[in-house]
Amino acid sequence: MARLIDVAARAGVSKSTVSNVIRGTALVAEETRRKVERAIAETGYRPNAIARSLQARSGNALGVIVPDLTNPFFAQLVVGVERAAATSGQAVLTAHTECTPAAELAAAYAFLERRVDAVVIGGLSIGASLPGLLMDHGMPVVLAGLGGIEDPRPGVVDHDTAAAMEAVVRHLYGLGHRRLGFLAHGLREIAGEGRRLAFEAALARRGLVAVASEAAATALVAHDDMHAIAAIDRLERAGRRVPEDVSVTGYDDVPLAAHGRIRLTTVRADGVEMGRRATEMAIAAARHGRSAGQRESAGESRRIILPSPLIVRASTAAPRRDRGTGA
Amino acid sequence: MARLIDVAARAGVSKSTVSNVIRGTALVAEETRRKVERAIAETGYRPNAIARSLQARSGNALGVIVPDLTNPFFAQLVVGVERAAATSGQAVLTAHTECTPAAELAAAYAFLERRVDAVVIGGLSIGASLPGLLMDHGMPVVLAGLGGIEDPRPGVVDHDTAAAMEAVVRHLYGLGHRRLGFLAHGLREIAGEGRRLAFEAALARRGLVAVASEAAATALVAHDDMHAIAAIDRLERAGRRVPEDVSVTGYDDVPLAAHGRIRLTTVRADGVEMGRRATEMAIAAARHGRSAGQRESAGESRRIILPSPLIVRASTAAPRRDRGTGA
DNA sequence: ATGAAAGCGCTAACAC
DNA sequence: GTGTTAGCGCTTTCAT
Repeated sequence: MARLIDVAARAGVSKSTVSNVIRGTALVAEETRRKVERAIAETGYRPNAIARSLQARSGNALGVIVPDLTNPFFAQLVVGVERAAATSGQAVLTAHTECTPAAELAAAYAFLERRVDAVVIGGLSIGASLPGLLMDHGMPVVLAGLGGIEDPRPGVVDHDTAAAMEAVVRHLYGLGHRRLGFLAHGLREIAGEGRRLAFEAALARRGLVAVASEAAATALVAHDDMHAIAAIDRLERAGRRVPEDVSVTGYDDVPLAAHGRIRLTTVRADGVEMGRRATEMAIAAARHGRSAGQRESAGESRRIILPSPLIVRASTAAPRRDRGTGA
Repeated sequence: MARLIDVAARAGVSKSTVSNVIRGTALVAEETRRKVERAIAETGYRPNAIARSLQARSGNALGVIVPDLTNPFFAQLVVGVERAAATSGQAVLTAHTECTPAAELAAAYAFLERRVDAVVIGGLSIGASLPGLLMDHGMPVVLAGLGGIEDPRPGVVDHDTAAAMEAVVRHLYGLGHRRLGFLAHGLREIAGEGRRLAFEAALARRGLVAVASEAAATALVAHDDMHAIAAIDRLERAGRRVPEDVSVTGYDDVPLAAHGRIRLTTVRADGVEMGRRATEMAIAAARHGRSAGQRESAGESRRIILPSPLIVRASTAAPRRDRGTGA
């Protein structure tokens, strides 16, 4: 592919002049500009972003980490990230890790080596070292929807998980459920863990404790919509009707949750918005060359809490009298 | 972040020596190696992939273009691409274009400028100039699941769309349907267009023509599963039962299609496999520095046709006698 | 076995 | 207005 110097030679000018017309900085005589533009068109020249990045000491890209692209919530998150990134000309490198520490490590090193400007983390294995590793190298990090993390350095965009789970439990409790179970994420993901804790706290406030066996529960609170939807299928294949025999709730409000054949009661989470906000925060942090969590004097906030309303649909109902109301 | 030269200084050796231990090429004395490794650990040094790329004249990355990441089929395609890319240490740049020519162009230029080694295209607007643009710049391109394209240069991984649609129509026709309609993609996407053509050809073979109005049809063939699933919802909200009043078919066999409450009759497409095969082809093409479509003397094939079996579930049934059997 | 030096394609000072 | 030059952080001959 043609280089700057090839264009310069063809136009009969120097590299700097070509560079100047390309970037629109500095004044260039009208005639010279025209010659250069013709040379560019004739050679099909495209600036080499790698050389630019080397010089700029910035990869001009963002990294995103998600556990599973196939889950619509994470797909939406990535869409939000891409839109926001495109706005500032950043490319986005995606890594989906399936919450395996090995993949997380590999992603961290890849991002570090490619000198991305910041990384947005949408999901992590429980106890992951990734954010610390990244931040120790001076990489700005923002956590999107992960629930509480002890480290104060990363930026955070999240829900009030405690409030959301309280609303779910209140709804179910109000319906008469007393035997509630939690559907854990197969991926052992950190957000799911936070939701489980919040769920159990809400239960404890009512003197209840989570039932361990799916069979014994009259209501199942799933970590996210995809698991809730899968649970409905599993339960119904086993002969238990939802919501007549068991109530099921989700989390995320993926588009499908509203489908007439699913009608899932769930907590709404706007993945696209979350991705967008997280990305804006990440870009701002990169621009100021420091951890996303550190507050800017101008007053940008380091933690954004998005609303997470409970959406009641038809996957929850009062328990059957013969089993649901007992202690 | 520490540079090669910092590590060298700290270890008291030259840049070349550090470079040699990092890449494992060339012999290095045991003691020297140890000193260097300590210096690397102490500085937290990570090689700058940008500088490497500049020198290697390769971005060491692949581009993927999808119309909509939120559609599980494309998400799976990307997953397949990422897995295959990770295997050879390539990063992947994702662009989802929503089939808008502007976004497609932007993605093409971004990929060109970042010097990706090849691009995998999972979806395109009808009449898009993107593949040509890329290939004119010498960029290897492979088309995944797009249906027929005239240009012989790109590599292709696809189904036999004609056979798949013939199977769908045969199934519906066998059930007694005579008034079949096609559910077009809102995105005006090229693959959907190919499926529509194949559908109409299968109809024509039976002396039938597609019915234009959704209301008049006894069977609706959707461009993909997500549209089929949305159609089921729409139809049922309008008071028409599926499959009792209308049959609906999809394409892709996304995980949800098998759900007990959906049970969609559809054509199976393995997105992950498609992404994997396309990526292997793209990488091979990049390695040989030419269009993915050009056959390698060793006999790598330039077109891979994956199986696309019809999966019959419960969204299709015989039409009601009072409307379905008329001509 | 190790080091010196050139160069990848660009940008940014600065000189003219 | 335009050209020259010195890097950006690596890899890669080629000496030693």
